[in-house]
Amino acid sequence: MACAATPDRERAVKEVAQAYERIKMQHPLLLHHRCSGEQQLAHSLLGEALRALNVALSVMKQQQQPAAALSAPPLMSPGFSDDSKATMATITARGGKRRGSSSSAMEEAAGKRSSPSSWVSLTTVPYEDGYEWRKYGEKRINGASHTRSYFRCTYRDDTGCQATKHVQQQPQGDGAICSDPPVFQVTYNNRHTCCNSRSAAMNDVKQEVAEQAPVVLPMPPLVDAIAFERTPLPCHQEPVSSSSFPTTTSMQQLCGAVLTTEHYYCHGETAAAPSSTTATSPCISVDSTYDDEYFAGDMMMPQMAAAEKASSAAGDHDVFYDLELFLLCDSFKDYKY
DNA sequence: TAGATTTGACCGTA
DNA sequence: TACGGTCAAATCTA
Repeated sequence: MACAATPDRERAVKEVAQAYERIKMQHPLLLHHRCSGEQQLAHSLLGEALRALNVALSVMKQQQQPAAALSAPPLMSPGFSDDSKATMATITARGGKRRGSSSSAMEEAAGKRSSPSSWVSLTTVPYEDGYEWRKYGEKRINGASHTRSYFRCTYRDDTGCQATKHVQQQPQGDGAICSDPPVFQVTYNNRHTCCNSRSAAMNDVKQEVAEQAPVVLPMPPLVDAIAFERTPLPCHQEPVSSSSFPTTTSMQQLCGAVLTTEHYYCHGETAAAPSSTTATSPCISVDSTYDDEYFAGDMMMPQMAAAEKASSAAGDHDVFYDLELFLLCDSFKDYKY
């Protein structure tokens, strides 16, 4: 994929890369020490990372991406196996739904912006995305070895939320190891308008990122280097798939863990609404988040603070580690290296 | 008993 | 007409 290098894009990439490098250099400190000074340093570093990501993603968002980029095959780090590449890939998709016409018509009638109404994600944790879903159907799909499950927002009847998703387990490749977690393709349709998830804000952010065109970041080895340095990892409150990570872990496993860990954050405590949105509801307004600050530090930090509070109440849950993982993994996994 | 899940039937689209 | 998506009655479960 040829990516036109505009000054804004270069600046964005540089911002992300610098913060990323600094976190990487300091992460042993973040992981293994807990004195107050170091916590302050961790706060500072993470705050800087958030600010950089805010700038970078805001710039990326503002840039109109050529449609061709969306259909281009993902470019991955040579450090990943084919399976890992496939597992890590989160791709966006536009249209292509038979019944999409009705939902598209509803979106247009509602005056929504021209963002895609469906997008696809590959994950090992298809049921842990922070939203509450009700299963309404299951179908055997031609050519698929597993059935496809259909979900809609639990609050559809209450709020009219039109969000749906279907989950399709991917066939295991020939080289798959028995212990490899199954990979699911999750196809989301329509944005949540219910605001009933306490992690709706974070998911909106992830959703926005997923809807961005692929961006080429300049440091292919970093992500998998960090992923593999991180073993063994500290225990987590949330039953991700086990209480500790496997000795040899993949980026996708980390990403899956982060998703679930974030779930713990947001449900452990109600995060305050960012100042840029309504102050009376924990719901982050989709439109204000989208129109104002794209990935705002002041949106993340209240959740971080809430998570820290939850952590001290629940035990030695490592907030910094989890947030750092979120930054390094979840915020980057949607990009093409 | 209410809410969630299952499952066969139905419907719209290509 | 085949296929995928949704409906809704039956069933399950906490």
